[in-house]
Amino acid sequence: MDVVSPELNILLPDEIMDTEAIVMDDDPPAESPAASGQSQPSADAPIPMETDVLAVPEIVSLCSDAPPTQRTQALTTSITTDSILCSTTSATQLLLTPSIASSSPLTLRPKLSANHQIILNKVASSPGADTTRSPGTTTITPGGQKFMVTAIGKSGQSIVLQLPHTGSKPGSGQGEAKANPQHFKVLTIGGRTDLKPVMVGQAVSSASQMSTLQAQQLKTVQIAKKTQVSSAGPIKFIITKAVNNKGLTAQTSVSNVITGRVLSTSSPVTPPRTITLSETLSSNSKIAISPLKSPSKLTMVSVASQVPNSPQKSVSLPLNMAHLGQQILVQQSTATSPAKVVSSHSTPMKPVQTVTVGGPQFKTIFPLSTSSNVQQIQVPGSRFHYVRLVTATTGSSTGQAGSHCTNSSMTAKPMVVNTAQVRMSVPIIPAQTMKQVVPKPLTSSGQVLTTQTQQRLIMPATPLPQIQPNLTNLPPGTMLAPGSGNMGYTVLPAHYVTQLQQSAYVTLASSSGFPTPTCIQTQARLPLNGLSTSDAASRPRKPCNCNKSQCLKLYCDCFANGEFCQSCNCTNCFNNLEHETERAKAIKACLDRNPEAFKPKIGKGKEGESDRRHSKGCNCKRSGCLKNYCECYEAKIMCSSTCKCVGCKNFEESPERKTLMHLADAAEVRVQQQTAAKTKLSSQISDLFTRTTPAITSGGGRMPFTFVTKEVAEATCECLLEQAEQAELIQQPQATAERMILEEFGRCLMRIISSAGKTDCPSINC
DNA sequence: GAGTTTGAAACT
DNA sequence: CAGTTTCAAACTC
Repeated sequence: MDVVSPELNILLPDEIMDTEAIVMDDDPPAESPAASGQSQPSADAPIPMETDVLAVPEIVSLCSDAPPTQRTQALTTSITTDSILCSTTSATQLLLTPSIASSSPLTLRPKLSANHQIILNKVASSPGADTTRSPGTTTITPGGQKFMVTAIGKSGQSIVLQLPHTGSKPGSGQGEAKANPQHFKVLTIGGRTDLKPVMVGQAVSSASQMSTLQAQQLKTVQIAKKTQVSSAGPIKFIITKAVNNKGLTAQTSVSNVITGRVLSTSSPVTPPRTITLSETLSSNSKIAISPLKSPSKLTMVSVASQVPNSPQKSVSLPLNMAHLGQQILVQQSTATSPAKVVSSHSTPMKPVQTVTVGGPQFKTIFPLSTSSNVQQIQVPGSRFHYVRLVTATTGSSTGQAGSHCTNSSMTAKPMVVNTAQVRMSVPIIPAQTMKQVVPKPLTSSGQVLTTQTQQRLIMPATPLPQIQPNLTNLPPGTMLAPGSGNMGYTVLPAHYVTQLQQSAYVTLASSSGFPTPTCIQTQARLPLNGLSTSDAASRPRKPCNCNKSQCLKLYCDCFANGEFCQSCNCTNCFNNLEHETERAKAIKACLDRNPEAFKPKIGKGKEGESDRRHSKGCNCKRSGCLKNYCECYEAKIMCSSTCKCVGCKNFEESPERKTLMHLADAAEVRVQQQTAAKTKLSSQISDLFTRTTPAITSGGGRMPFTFVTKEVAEATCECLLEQAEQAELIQQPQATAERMILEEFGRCLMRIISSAGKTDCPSINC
C-alpha cells in the first residue's frame, strides 16, 4: 500500500522533513542479518542515524541488533513518551499501554476489541509467562530474544524486536544505554527488499532517498528531507531500550519506554480482545512522516482502513518518543494501495508502511476522507498549525459524549480522542516548552485516556491530481498524496480549525453525529516569524487588504502564513475553502517559484534561538532597516550577512537602533502601564456595578452606596415623615413645614456623612 | 482616511 | 540572474 510517494516525502517541508538534527554516519550501510534476513546491501541501505539517548527511566531505545559497525547505521531512539496510539479510520486502534513497572517482564499483548481496537499491553507476568499470548501477540520475552512489534513489509516478512539475552553489546548504537547491561535491541526485519529502513527516533535519517520508489510501491516511508531511500534497502527497525533490568530477562516493554500518554479508545460495549496483529489488515495506507529536529518527534503512520475483504490490516504503533514526547501515529484508513501491516513474528508480514518521525518538530500529514475529523497539530518550529483530518467512520461512537478538552498547551499532552471515529493521538506541545516537559509515564490503568472531542470539520479533501505541489515546503492546505480512492492528505494550518469552526462546515460536521467539542483546543501556537509562541498566540491575526492578488499570492499575509482569509478586508478573495482548487494551484505556483516560499523566513540560527536570522535577508534601500518595511527589523532581529540592504542601521552597535529600541521599550512600558490602569479601572467599575453588598473601596473613602443603604434611606424617610407630622401637628404653614422637613433632611445627610467613615452601618435617628 | 513610501513578490 | 512591475503593508499627513 502506498502512503506517501517518495517524491512527496522528498518534498516535505523542512518543518516536517528537517533532518538537520540527524547525524549521518558515513559508514556504508551494512545490513544486520538479524535486522533483515533478506537484506540487500546497497547504496540505498539504511542510513546510520543518531538519536538522542535519554537518561530517562524506562527509556526504550531502538537500535539495531547488528554488529557495532552496523549499529552505527541504525537509528537509535529513545522513547520516553508514554503513549502509543494506533488509530484507524475503521475504528481499529492499536494501543500500547505503558507498563507500570519496567522491571517486570512484560508482554505486549495486542488486543483487538470489537471496535477493532488493538491494544498492546504490558503483561506483568513472570519471565516466560508469555504462554497466554494469543496468536500474533507481540511479546518481549524474558529471554527477550526476539519480539515482534511491528511487521513492516510484505507478507511473510516482519519486523522483529529482538532482545539480546544479556547486556548490551559493545559498540552498540548510540541510543543504547551504556550503563544498562540488558539492552534489548529490536530489529525490524522488513520483508521486502525494497523496504526502506524505518527509523523511529528523534533523529531521522535523511540520507535515504525515496525518489526511486513509486508511490504505489512505497512500503516504508522514511521522511528525510530531500533524501531518497532506496527501495532495495531492507527495513531495519532497531530499538535499543535501556531497561530497568532485573536479572537477565528483558523486562521491558515498549509500553515502559513510552512515557507519553496512552490513548485508549476501547469501546465500553465491547471489551478488547487479543488478536493477532497480522489479522485482517486493510490495504492502502498512507503515511505521513516527519523527521524532526526537535526532541519531540511525531511519527504518524497512516494505515489503510480496514477493508472487509482485505487480507491485510495495517497497524501502526504510535509512540511518544524521547523526552519531548515523540509519537508515532498510525492511522488506518481506507485505501486501495497495498496494506501495511504490523504483525507479530508468528504471522506472515504484509507490506508495511512505516513512518519515521524524528526531530524537534511535529510534522504530520493526515489522510483525509470524505468526512473528516479535524485536530490541530502543533508543529513546533513551524509557523503553520497543522490540522489533522481524520476519517469519520460510523463505528462505535461510545465515549464521545461529554467530550471535553483536556489538552493543555503546556503539558505536552497528546491530544487524545477517545472515539471510534478518531483514533489519533497528537501531542500538542508548545514549541518552547516541549523540551521542558517530560510526559508522565502512564500507569497500566490507562489513566491518561481521556475522552476528548476533537474538532469535527468536514474538510474538502478532494484530491488534486493535476497538481503536484512541491512538498518540500508544504503550505497549509496542500493536499498531500491525493490518494487513491477517497483518501488524500491535507495539511492545514490550525487556523483552519478555528476558522472552520465558525463556518458552515462546523455545523455540518456537528450535525453528522459527532459530538460537538465543548471547547477548542487551546494550544500554544508555533513561533511565528521567530516570535514566541505566546506572542503569536496573543496577537490577533491582522486582516489583509488585498485587492488584486485574490489573496493567492504571497503578497497576502494570510496566504503566506497559510491561513484562510477571515474577517479580512480583501476583495475578490480566493483564499478560502470555496476556492480550494484555485488556492491549491496558487500554492503550487508559489512553490514552483520558490520551494521555500512557505517556510518561515525567520529561522533559528545555528547557535540557538537567540540567533534568529532571516533566511534570505532583507533588501532594504531606504528604510535603513529600522522600519517595519524591513523584514528583519519587523521580526526584531538584526540584519545579517545574508542581507543585501543598503545603509543598514539594524545592527548590534547601531546607535539609531538602540535609540529606537529604547523608545520602543519606553513606549511598550507606557502601553503596559496604560493597559494596567485601564484594566484596573475597568475592574473597579465592574466591581462597582456587580457588587451586591456594600464594601469599602480601596481608595480610602466609602462609596455612597456603601452607606446609603436601604435601611438608611428608610430611616431618613421616616425622619422626614416624622418631621412633616410634627409640622402638621403644630399647624405650621406649608412653607414652614417644608423648611422643617428640609432641615431634617439636612441633618439626616449630616448624620449619614458622618457615619460614612465608619465601617458599621450608619444609624439614622431622628 | 487618503496619499505616499517602501520593499517583497511577481514578472519579464 | 538582473531589471522592472506589481502589490500590499507601513508610514505620513
